Amino acid sequence: MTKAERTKAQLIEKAQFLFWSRGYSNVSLREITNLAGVDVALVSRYFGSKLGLFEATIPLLPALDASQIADVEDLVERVVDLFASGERGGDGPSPTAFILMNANDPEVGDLVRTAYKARWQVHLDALIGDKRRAADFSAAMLGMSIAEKALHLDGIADYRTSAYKDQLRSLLRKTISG
Amino acid sequence: MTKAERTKAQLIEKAQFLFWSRGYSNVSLREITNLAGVDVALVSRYFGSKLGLFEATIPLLPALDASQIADVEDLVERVVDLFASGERGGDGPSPTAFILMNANDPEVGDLVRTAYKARWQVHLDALIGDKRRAADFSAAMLGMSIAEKALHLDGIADYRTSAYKDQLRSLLRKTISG
DNA sequence: AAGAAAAGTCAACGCTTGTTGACTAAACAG
DNA sequence: CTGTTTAGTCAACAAGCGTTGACTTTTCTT
Repeated sequence: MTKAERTKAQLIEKAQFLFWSRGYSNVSLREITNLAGVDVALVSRYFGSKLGLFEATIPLLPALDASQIADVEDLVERVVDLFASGERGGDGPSPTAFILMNANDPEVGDLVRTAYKARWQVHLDALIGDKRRAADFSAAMLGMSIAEKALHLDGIADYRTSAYKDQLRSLLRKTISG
Repeated sequence: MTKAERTKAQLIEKAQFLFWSRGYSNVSLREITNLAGVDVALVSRYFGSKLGLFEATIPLLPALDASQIADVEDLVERVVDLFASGERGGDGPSPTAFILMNANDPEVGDLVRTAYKARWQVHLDALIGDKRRAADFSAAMLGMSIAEKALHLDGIADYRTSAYKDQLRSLLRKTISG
């Protein structure tokens, strides 16, 4: 890995962290580059623009690996694990928080939606076998993530406790079974 | 109603529409005042600041009138009606979309959360009788609203069709009954 | 009609933003 | 060692932002 590649990687890493947790337009290039310890001008050089830097963070968005998921029960478990691992606190990669934080920015909205559909929704559609139920499943995921991240509700428990995992499982299953 | 009051009302109306549909930081004062047909300086005069204008839109946020709701079945119906009436398209007042669009802006996040808790969550807690289930209920509302508004999923149907109302009812009930 | 109060206008401010181009420093090749 | 490519620095830019204060116009009161 050359020096420039390492700098790019640093930039992407910090950009991902900030963009995904606070949103595209609420984060300035200077904040990212200061955190990464590099000069602002390098964004232009390596990524062309702020939007280019954002696009470079999209491949880090976790995808649903459909080949490893046999049925809807596996699917539910995979999502529960995702929530338990990194969802809380905003530090881990999270598809739902990513959507929430960036969908409002007109410049990036389409990028975000396209990425989510390709990485999640098409697989959900296939696994669940019904577009409407698959959409409900996404909605439930989104809602659970957002209720905590944006709303800070008292009742939202820690996703890592087994009691809450059960509740999450139950709710997700219900979106599928109708 | 004096002339100034009418101007204020115009300002609040346009500010509500833009803030609630695109978010606080994605809307400039000049865009609001142009739409309202008044001068930018009047925001300072009448509301002190941009944040003051935003605060003035909060009372328009619909509240859950607990006195008119006897049980959870009424609650579900009230929410379904809210979705059916104005949720789609972003034109109607919608507490959930309001949260989504503004929660990311640090300046307004607390304002939004406080307003939602006072106008919705406390009543949900009381009606449902369990903070965790009440939080799930909010999460489901939020998710449904956002899946359409932010994600533009194909499977999300029109909330005004009776088939989808049934689906919405069913999902909301399940967050309550566990 | 005259003066006062209210309402609205205008130009400018200080600041931050993304972006650019000319320049310097480092790494590498011959 | 020399020259060239690569990597990084620096200052400045044009544009947009929220905000301000001095000014003009309108409206109401006496």
